[in-house]
Amino acid sequence: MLTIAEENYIKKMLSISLENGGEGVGTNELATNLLVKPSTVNDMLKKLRQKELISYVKYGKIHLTESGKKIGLEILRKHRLWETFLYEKLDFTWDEVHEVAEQLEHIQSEKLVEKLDKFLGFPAFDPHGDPIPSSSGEITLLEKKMLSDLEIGTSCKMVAVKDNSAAFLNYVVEIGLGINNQMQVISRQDFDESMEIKIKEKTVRVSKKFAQNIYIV
Amino acid sequence: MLTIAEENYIKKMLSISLENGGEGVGTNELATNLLVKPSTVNDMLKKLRQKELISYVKYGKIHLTESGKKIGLEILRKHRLWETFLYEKLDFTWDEVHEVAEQLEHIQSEKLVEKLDKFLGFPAFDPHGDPIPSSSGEITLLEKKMLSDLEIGTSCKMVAVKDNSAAFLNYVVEIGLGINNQMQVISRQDFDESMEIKIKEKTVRVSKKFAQNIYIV
DNA sequence: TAATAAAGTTAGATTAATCTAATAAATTTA
DNA sequence: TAAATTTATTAGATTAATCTAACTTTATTA
Repeated sequence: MLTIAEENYIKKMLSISLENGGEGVGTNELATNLLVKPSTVNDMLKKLRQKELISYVKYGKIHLTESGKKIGLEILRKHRLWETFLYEKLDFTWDEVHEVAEQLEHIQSEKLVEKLDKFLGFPAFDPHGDPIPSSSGEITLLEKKMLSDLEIGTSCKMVAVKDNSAAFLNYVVEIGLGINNQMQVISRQDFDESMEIKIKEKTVRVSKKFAQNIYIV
Repeated sequence: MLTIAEENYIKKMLSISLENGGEGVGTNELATNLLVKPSTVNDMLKKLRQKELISYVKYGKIHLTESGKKIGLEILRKHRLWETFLYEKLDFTWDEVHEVAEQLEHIQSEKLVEKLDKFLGFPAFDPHGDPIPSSSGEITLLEKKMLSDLEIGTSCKMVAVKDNSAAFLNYVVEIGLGINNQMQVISRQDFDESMEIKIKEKTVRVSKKFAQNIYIV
């Protein structure tokens, strides 16, 4: 059985590798993401390699092994199921679910996860639009098109957000956007790559940074 | 904020003092209950006294302070609400809920507790018949009459169990007993104080030890 | 009440997770 | 390609929670 710290390292490595397409993770990168020092990461990496959850050579990139990936997906599954529970059943808002799910994802009980999944009606996506891995560790990797990449005039549907921070999510809500909302790209400024988008007859201007955190289809 | 270990010590002290009527707790007693060594308890006691959650003098009995008691009741509240959730909503059995609730009780989120309480319809008792403390820390102390103390011929209703272990709870179910079941004391043997009880027209013999773990009214 | 037993405390060690500071390797860039 | 920068590693400390072994105090009992 893994400690909570170990689980958090595995989970972070998985989410980084889901982002970067499996090209391996770096010590400093992990340290920045986990808000610890590189030396701390280094110690932990030795332990995780010992347990055969990751593989790497000195000064090289880190990769999850098959069993490491499996464990990571289990944690991700729990995280997203709990987020769904908090949102659907307990009326948490979009921006509140992440923080609590960060704790709940470490509860150890296979039965709990399966019963929760059933209770929620076997959801495929969490409140942020992210796919929930199956109990066997399968995950639907959605094609990640970002709002920022879209041509002027194109219509699209928001399917997920990249950033899960309350600050970003509240901003999304304030602008009038939500999962599955339709929108249309009206214009883009060359100067700062900000763009105007039309949501339900209302036109708003968003920054490049904003648009890079909205996944669309 | 307390660590999980600190919370577990506080919780155990509370449950012991709810049992013994507030006469104070001993180092060895705590050690036995928490499955650690007395020296470990000793270290922790110093830390908890430092934080003004308990009070005691060297070689003396330990008492929870007001704030210690408040924290203990919050943990107990969370434990019992989660047990109720697992039993009522996720169809866990009687004997399965305790272990998982031991983990869930440490999740830190006031909002979660209050929303869970509401979701469950503000239950007053958990699946074992134990009262759930209110958000302000009030708890209905039920008069604890044990089945073992009952006169021959008396009828009663089972309201709670003392032991929450799966071993005991499964035994209770096997015998045909459950919360709110009526029963009647038929006879008692002087030799070993075992007794015969009638539950729904079926008469069964139970040991003294068994009868001491059934609370009735 | 003196001896014995039980309960509680202290000292010194260990493991996990973290840090700072120093050093080494790899990569970038001038 | 040599210097500078970034990235990774190591060594040595710290804190929390635990242990064993030795010791002290309190309680029991013969």
